[in-house]
Amino acid sequence: MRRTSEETKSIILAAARERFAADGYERATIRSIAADAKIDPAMVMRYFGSKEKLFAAAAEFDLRFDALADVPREQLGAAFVRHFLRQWEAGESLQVLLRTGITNDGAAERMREIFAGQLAPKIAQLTGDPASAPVRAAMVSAQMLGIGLARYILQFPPVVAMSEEDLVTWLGPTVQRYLTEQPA
Amino acid sequence: MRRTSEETKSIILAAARERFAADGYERATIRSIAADAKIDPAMVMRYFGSKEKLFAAAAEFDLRFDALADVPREQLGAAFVRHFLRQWEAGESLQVLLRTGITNDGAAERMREIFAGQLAPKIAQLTGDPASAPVRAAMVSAQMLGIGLARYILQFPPVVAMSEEDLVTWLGPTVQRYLTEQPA
DNA sequence: ATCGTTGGCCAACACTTGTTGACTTCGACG
DNA sequence: CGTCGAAGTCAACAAGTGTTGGCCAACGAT
Repeated sequence: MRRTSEETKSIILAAARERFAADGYERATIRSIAADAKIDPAMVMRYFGSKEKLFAAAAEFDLRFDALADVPREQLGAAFVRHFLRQWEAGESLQVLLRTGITNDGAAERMREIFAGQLAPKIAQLTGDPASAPVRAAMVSAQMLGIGLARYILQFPPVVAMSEEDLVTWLGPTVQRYLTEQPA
Repeated sequence: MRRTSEETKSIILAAARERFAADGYERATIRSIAADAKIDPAMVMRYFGSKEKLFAAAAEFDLRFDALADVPREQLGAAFVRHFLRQWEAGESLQVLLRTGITNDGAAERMREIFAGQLAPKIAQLTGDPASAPVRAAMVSAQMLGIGLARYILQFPPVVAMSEEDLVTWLGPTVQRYLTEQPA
């Protein structure tokens, strides 16, 4: 049971992400995270300093929009929806952010950074209209967060039952419109 | 400082709603609620039995769709958006539900009841298509919860800055489509 | 073999939480 | 008046929280 500090650090981080995603910030206790990682709670403090800092490390996140490089303009909506759905399912990171962002101010701030700082520039670049990009980014965020909320957190039965393709069919045109059309 | 029990009960309930809306379930402590209501924490227990029961009482909620009686079919989207926005702003109830529904299973269940039990039947009635109503209700819920999240909880600056009319312009067509159009 | 470094564990701290029971005060009714 | 029930207060509880410091035990270098 001797490991390098980097190893245990990443074990703790994995356990933390899971707990934060499942329980939210307050209910995910250092003790429960440590128990999951089969490690003493004091280790968590040693390696991360405080619960707040552990959380900050666990909530690191990149939306990875580089994957959306050369999509034809009229298919952007569907592509965005698919991309987001996969991000939701890939790791717990988005769920961590949503579960905690609701009660933890730090997480809410992080969320704003991500969606304003990563999504808006990407939209500006893809559409060539920097002026309206922040609003478009916010609308797309709201729609995709709403779906994530309904599907992964609140688990509305009809949304849970839908396939990825169903969701793309329903949401694609909406996102397409938020991205490219000009509302009054 | 002598009151009837009904009076104090409703004072407590008001304070509880505010705290739950602002802090979520775990961070809203009985002691802080009691302090806001300027009464002893023991009173809260006397009148509501437990924190869980106090919360159940505070999360009572009715979406009041009866207000949407005679709207022409092609204006339903805009009407729904306006209605939801006003519900968000009218009382803290929706914010209580959203803030707590993310960490508290009871609140999540309540949320499912409300959106499946109140919204879906209304849509079935308005559109005359009971078969697709649950899915349509879920899509509308996801969109409106997403906007509530972005505007009132996470406070995305562009969403906060928009007026009610701006939001209706952006969201109206989306909701209209979720309500009445037939996706592949 | 010894030493210093490093990963790991234990026990305790100060504090906060929900919850309880006994006690005091008030007001109405006989 | 006195009394009885209801409204309000107080202090304490058991459990759980983040956090700390000291102590062990394993390893690598000397």
